[in-house]
Formats: sequence, structure tokens, C-alpha cells
Amino acid sequence: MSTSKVRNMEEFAALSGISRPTVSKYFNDPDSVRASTRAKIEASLKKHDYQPNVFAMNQNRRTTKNIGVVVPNLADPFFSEIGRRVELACIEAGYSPILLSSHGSPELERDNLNSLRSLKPAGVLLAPFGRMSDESAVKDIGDDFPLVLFDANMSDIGQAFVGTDNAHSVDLIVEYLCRSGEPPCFFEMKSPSNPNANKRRQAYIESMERHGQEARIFQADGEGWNFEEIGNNEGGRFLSSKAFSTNTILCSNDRLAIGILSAAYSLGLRVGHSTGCDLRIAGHDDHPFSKFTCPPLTTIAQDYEAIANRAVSELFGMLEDDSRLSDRKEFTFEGRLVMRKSA
Amino acid sequence: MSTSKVRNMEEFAALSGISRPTVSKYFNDPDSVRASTRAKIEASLKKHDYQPNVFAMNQNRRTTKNIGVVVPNLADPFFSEIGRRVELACIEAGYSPILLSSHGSPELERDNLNSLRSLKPAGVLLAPFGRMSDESAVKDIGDDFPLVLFDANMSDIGQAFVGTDNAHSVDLIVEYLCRSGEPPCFFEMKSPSNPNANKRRQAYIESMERHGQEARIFQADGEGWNFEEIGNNEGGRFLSSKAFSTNTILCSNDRLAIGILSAAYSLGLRVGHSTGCDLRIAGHDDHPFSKFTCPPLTTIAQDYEAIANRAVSELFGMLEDDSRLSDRKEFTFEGRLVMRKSA
DNA sequence: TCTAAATTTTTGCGCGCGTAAATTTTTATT
DNA sequence: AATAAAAATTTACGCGCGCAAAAATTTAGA
Repeated sequence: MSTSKVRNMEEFAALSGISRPTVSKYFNDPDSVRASTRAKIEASLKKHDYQPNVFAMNQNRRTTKNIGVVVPNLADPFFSEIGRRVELACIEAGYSPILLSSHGSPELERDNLNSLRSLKPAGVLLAPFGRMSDESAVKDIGDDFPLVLFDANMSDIGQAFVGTDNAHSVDLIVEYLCRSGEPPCFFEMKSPSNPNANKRRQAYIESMERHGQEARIFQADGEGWNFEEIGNNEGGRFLSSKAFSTNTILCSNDRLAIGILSAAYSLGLRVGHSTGCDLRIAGHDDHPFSKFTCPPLTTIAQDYEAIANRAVSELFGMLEDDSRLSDRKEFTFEGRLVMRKSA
Repeated sequence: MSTSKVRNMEEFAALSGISRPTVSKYFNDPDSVRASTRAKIEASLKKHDYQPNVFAMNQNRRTTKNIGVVVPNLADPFFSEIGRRVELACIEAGYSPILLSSHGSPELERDNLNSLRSLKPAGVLLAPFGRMSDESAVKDIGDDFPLVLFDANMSDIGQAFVGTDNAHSVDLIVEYLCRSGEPPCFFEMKSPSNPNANKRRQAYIESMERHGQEARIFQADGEGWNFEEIGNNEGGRFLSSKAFSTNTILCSNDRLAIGILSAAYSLGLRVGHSTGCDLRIAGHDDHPFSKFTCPPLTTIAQDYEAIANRAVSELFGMLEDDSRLSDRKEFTFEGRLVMRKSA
């Protein structure tokens, strides 16, 4: 390893005894140069550990290998998990993902989408806020770049959507809960920012109807992303005032469930489906920590892997076909009922 | 809002009736141009919504406003929380943070540090793996850019380190546990990758000695970042075989504690400090979800805010002074004992 | 009103690389 | 050995902007 620092491709090419454009070709596709040349370059690489400047590379390129990935909030384990998988799937495919979190702020989402433009991304993967998103900003990105939405849908925006079939997944857990005990009430945020929340409520109502049960919905006040806190406070209020009309609570997502689980614990209520328990609590998403709550949370597992892979492969399919004319596609994956101890 | 898309600064300058270099000056510092010029540019901005290409801007700049932020694993809520705060503090100061996760892989950490070079960052904030980190890669970055380490220290690398005073924090909780019940044993990973783990073990040993108690350490087998899983499995084994020599378990971090809490629950052991409880469990870090475990976890809160802000301000101080000659500084903040129900 | 200072414009170059066309060299084929 | 094909090189230009020096303009001061 030489100590001399190689500043640019020009220098490196000179050190390798090869012209710069050839070296450039090598970095874009090692197989595009002669084997002997490749060997020379690779030998030189070991000596001088040069690395092309990726931003200069992308500056004057027709198409880059950059993929913009934007999620609403990385502090939410759901998004950090799905973001992680998307990132890895992109790397696997030889692309360079840039993962941006909007930190719960729709304005930052808009800023993030705009700063992505400088990257000249080959495509964009976006989990939008939904209603709260700056619709025109999202639409503009969709006009200028191949765009795949995931997790949350926005009608007619992007070339594809990939997410979970809420109707199916909620029906699964409602069916299970009805079959195994009292029919569930539904616990959610009063003004949910995520469109999935609305779909889940609707799915709950319809599913209860099919089961000949009365739908009962309890809504928690509160804004922001502190779902556990809100579930704990508001859920605790409902619990201590015995407002819930049934002993079975289906939460709109696991984070609310974790909050209300905590509230139940501090009220001395025993949560679970076994005899002697006071309450059943179920969630939705299979949040990474749901396996370790006390009791472990019964929930619907979203197929993170499938959603991430499909979102990525659908985007890459568009990139290769260059066919952005085709119809907008929607892919929904079925959730899986994960029966644990809480319900 | 005009529909015509402005391609570059040249075009925008022409549309504004101003020369490109002047527009360039404006974007680097709006106050550096005459008020009348500023007004013209800003009026034009509203019409054409042009935005300079940030990567082209940084290409030929002496110093950029980019700050590279690298954390070992964003899937760990501790790092997503501290990463979030660091990011926001940078934005606050008018810089552009780029947050990269190494996804638990030291090789990716090296890759991340290297790809940061292309960004020509004004400075780098790194929470390194520690022992597992590619030391020479970290050192090289420190030679080429102002570098502040946080969370985990590496001797003589970077111009500053900011973290938690493990000796103090562990002493705090050991003191509390000894005072309020049986002295604690210590539960940790057998081969911890994080240097804080070693410091905490050492601090535990010394603190127990000061309290005239015998230190007892229990180490969990297992690799990787699934701390809850490992805590659950291994902690569960220790619990069911009654291997722990005391009813009080101090865990090296909250994620292990959450795992063993879950194991205790499934074994029917009551965790807490009130009468009738079988076990006390305490953690370290005040993980965002620790407040909502059952029972809520007694732990040491790291001062996320202070650590993030000091790391950022220390870096920015170096940037302004341009004094990288001064001695390496180390800042440790004291943790705060958070007494909840678990111990 | 004239001069000096501040600001802007012009000019020109550079960053580190992509890319296309023309030219030269190497390799494969007969 | 002569020719064609493949690969590499040279040349030249562009990406979108920063930056520095010189020239032109505006503003402030006496």
C-alpha cells in the first residue's frame, strides 16, 4: 500500500499506465475492458487504493445507480426495519441507496424529495405520509423519476404501490379474535396521519359486520409520533374508566398496543388469552420488539421482506424496460397472523 | 410558478437578469449581495423555483457544509435516537448532515467512511464499532477531516470524544440497587463488540468492590445485534436454572434487559421492587421503549441531548477555529438514574 | 461634482469525472 | 503475412457549479 494519495482518476490512470477513459470504463463495468488491462488496473488498485468520486461520476452521467429512499420516520422501528431491507436489496442489485428520514415532518419530506433531485436518482422509493404529504411535490418527483410508493398509497401517484393488504390482514385477526373469545373493539388514534390507519378501521368495521358483531371504535387524542406514549395515556384512561365494552382490544398498530399493554400492566390487569386473564390485546405490524413485550404481542406480521423486495424489483423492472407508459400497478401482500400470548 | 424548468444556475441567472457568479454568491450567503439584487433574485426564485445542484456546488468548493454522520446500526433505537438528534443539531446550525448506518457490519463502516470522502465533508461524526472497526480506515478519515467520535471511544483517534461516563453511571445504579435490596449481578454478552460494555463491566466490578460486595458476572453466548433475542434466550436459561446468585440483575444495556424481562415474564417470575416480586432487573441507556416495558425498566438515562449537542458543537468549534492542533478532548456526561418499577 | 470604496460583471479556469468520435494498437482470422 | 475485428487511446467536449482576478458599474463620501 503506497502512502502517496491518489487524487483523481487522471493520476490513477497514469500510475497504472493506462488512459483515463479506459479506467473510467473499467469502473463502470470491469468486464468491458481487456483481461490484461483489468489485471493491470486491479494490481494498481491494490497499491494505491484509489476510489472514484461517486458524485463527480454521477454529475455527467445519463443514468446513475442512485436510488433515493425516503421514509417518514426512522425513529419508528417499523420504518427502520423496512428501510434497512430496502437499502440492502438495492445494494444487492448493485445500486447505491440513499436513505432519508423525514423525521415525522411533511415539510422535511418535501425537502428530502427535492434534494434527491441533485442525486439524479435512477429511481425513487417513497413511503409517503399520505394525506399529510405535499402532494404536488410527490407528483413532481413522480413525473421526473421512476417512482414506487410503499407502505402508504397515494392515488395515481408513482408507477406502482407495494404494501400490505389491510383488508385481509385485519380480517385475519378479527376472525381469530372472534373465534377465540369476545369480539374485539378497535383502538386507534383520533386523527391518524397514515392512510393505513383508515384502511384498517374500515376493514375492522366490515369484518365485524361479516361476523355479525357490532363494531366499536375507541380513538385516542394526541398528535405526533409518540404512539406508545399516547397508547399508554389514552388507553390507560379508557381502561381505568372501563370504557372498553369488551375484554378484547385490537390496536391499529403495535406501537399503540405496546403503550396500552404498559398501561394495563400498571393497572394490574393481566393481559392474555389464558384463564385468569382480564384482557386481550392485539396489534398490527409485528414491530421488531413485539416479540419481547410482556406478554408477547399477538399481531399481524407484515411481510417486510416481500414488500421491500417487490418495491425494489418493481422499480428496477421499470428501469430496465424503460417502460413508464404501462399502467400503474398495485401489489399488496397478505399479512400473517402471529399468535403469541397477549390475545 | 412558471412551468418552464430551470436547468442550471446559468439559465436562472439569465432569467433573473443577473450574472451567474452573483447568483452563486447569493446562494452561498444572501447577505453578501446588494439588497436590490437580493430582491430581484428572490422574486425570480418564486417564479421559477430553481434549486442549485448541491453536489455540483460541493464539487469545487474549498469547504462544504456537509457533515458525515456514521452510526453502527440504525435498527438499534439507541442509535436511531442519537442519530436523529445529531442530524437535527446539524440542520439547526445550517449544515447538511448525511446519516449513514453500517447495519452492524464493520466492513460497511469502512465503506461508509470511504464514500464520505466524495462528499468532501466539513467534518465527520462517528459512533464507531470500537474494537471491530477498521482502525486504519478510521484513522485515515481522522487525518483527512475533522473527526469527532461519540458513544464509543477509540484511543488517539479523532480530535474529540463525547460519550457517557460509564464509571459514574454504573456506580449510580449499583449504589441504588445495593441500597434498596440485594446487590446486583451483572448480565452481559460474552463477546461484546461495543467498548462501553467493557467499561461498564469494569465499572460494575469496581463499584461492587467499593460497596464491599462480591461481583458476579453472567455472560450470554451469541453473536450479532439481536440483543433482545439473546437476552431472552440466554437470560431465560440462567433464570430457569436458577444460576443467578441474587434476585437483582443489572444488564449491560436496556435491550438485553428487555429480553430477560420477557424471559422472566414467560417463566412466571414477577419483576419489580415491591413486595411479592421475585426479581429485580435494571438496564442502562434509557432506550426509547424502556418506559413502556412491563414493568417499566429502571435504568440509567444517557443524556442523548447533551451528547449530540456537544459532539456537534465541538466539531463546529473545530471548523471555525481551524485549530486541529489542539489536544484531543474527551467529554463524558453523567447518566441519570431513572427509577421505574423493574428495580 | 469628483473621487474612493463597495459591489457586480466579465472572463477564465478548475473540480473529477462521463461520453462520443477519431485514431492507434492489439488480437483474431484467413 | 495480410486483413479484419476488437479493444484501447487520444482528443475534445460537457456536467453544474466554485473561485479568483480584472474590468465595469454602482454607491457613498467629501
